[in-house]
Amino acid sequence: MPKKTFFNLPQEKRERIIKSALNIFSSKPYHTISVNQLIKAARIPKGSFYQYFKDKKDLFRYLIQLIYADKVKRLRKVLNDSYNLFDVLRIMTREAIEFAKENPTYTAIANRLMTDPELKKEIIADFLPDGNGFMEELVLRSYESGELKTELEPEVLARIIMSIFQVMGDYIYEKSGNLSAKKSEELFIHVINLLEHGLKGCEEND
Amino acid sequence: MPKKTFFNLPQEKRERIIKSALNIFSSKPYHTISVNQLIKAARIPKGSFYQYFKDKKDLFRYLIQLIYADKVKRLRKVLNDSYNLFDVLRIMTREAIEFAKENPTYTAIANRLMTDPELKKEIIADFLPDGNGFMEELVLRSYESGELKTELEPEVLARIIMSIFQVMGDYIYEKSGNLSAKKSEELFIHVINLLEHGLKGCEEND
DNA sequence: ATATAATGTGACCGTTAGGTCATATGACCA
DNA sequence: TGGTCATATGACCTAACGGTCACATTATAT
Repeated sequence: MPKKTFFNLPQEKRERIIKSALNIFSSKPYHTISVNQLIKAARIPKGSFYQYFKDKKDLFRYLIQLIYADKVKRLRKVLNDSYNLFDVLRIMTREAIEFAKENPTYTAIANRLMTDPELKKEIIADFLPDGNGFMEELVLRSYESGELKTELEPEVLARIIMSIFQVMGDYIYEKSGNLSAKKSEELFIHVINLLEHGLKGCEEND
Repeated sequence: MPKKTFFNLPQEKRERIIKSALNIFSSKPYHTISVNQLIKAARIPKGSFYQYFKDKKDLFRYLIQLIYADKVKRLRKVLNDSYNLFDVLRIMTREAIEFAKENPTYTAIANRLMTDPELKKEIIADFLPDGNGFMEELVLRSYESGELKTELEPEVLARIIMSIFQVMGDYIYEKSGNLSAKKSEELFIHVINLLEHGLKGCEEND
């Protein structure tokens, strides 16, 4: 967590620091970013940086919290316990695409976090915004409701679903520009159908 | 590619360099490893390192080639064109688990490569050992044979399959010790069944 | 034995990093 | 007005980095 001197800063300065840090962290891998770059972009002296933050990770973790607070708030609004697993996935998809469109910088940073195993361990370990925990719970509920016919353990299935969503996100991100939100959502829907019914469809029983 | 002075080295020295580099690259993330660490571990002077390799990446790429040459050779032995997609996945699974058991260091390095997007781009871009290309071709053939009932584009499906295998690999790697090869293979088989028939199974048509 | 080319080597270079700290500045209170 | 305290600042520290290069050593050819 940033120190109280940071929160006492005049809004303009605080926002400048946050904004420039968001820009940088979204533009290249975490480990290639130095404190020197951050302070130069924020136009603050190095001494000040260390008055506000313990180190680079302290600042980064703060940004991640900002981002996930936003994401989770958004999801809470549209989700409730009555949905089944596949409905939830469909809703999450729609929200995620919308969120990515509205907050490309946030999305880029979240993406960098999720695709960097070491970083993920360090950052998510503490406050678990949506580590696999969330998905695991969802899957567990689905198992209990009896809608799933697989023998896979919930933890594994949760991981698989998370990684599929990750890969789909990457794909859409790469193609962005060429891919409309509508087309993106269609893509996800097909994937969710695949999860429901498999690649072979249901008429074949071998 | 390493320089010819490297290949002219007495076998003992060359193997010492390779072995120590394999150890280090398997033990921590690529970007945290410095040339200084590599030369210290290999017990060679810094000047020599630069006689043998252009830089760290040169050495790393060479190791990756060694690793994938092994992997591909192994796969070629058991695969032929008559198998369908799911059979191939099952065979690949068995081979991958065997390979991981026999070559844990190789596996750890390959894993680090595959989970580091920037590195992957840099290293795989050149010689494409098993970037998604291999899987994409496999999937394409499967589409043409008519065994798949999904509307997903082949590229997307290939990526999904790759990422699922990646995640399963991670999982097994984490649990290794607690998980026998037999149990691991079972896990994969369930996942492949999931791909074939979906999570809901086939009696339900909604 | 001597000349020539290939290889080995570690001191050395410039650069950058993360982090500190003595001092300067400015706000608030007596 | 003078004193106290939080904050601002950039020069400075040590450590490590990637990379080079003049020189030492060894192998090869004559």
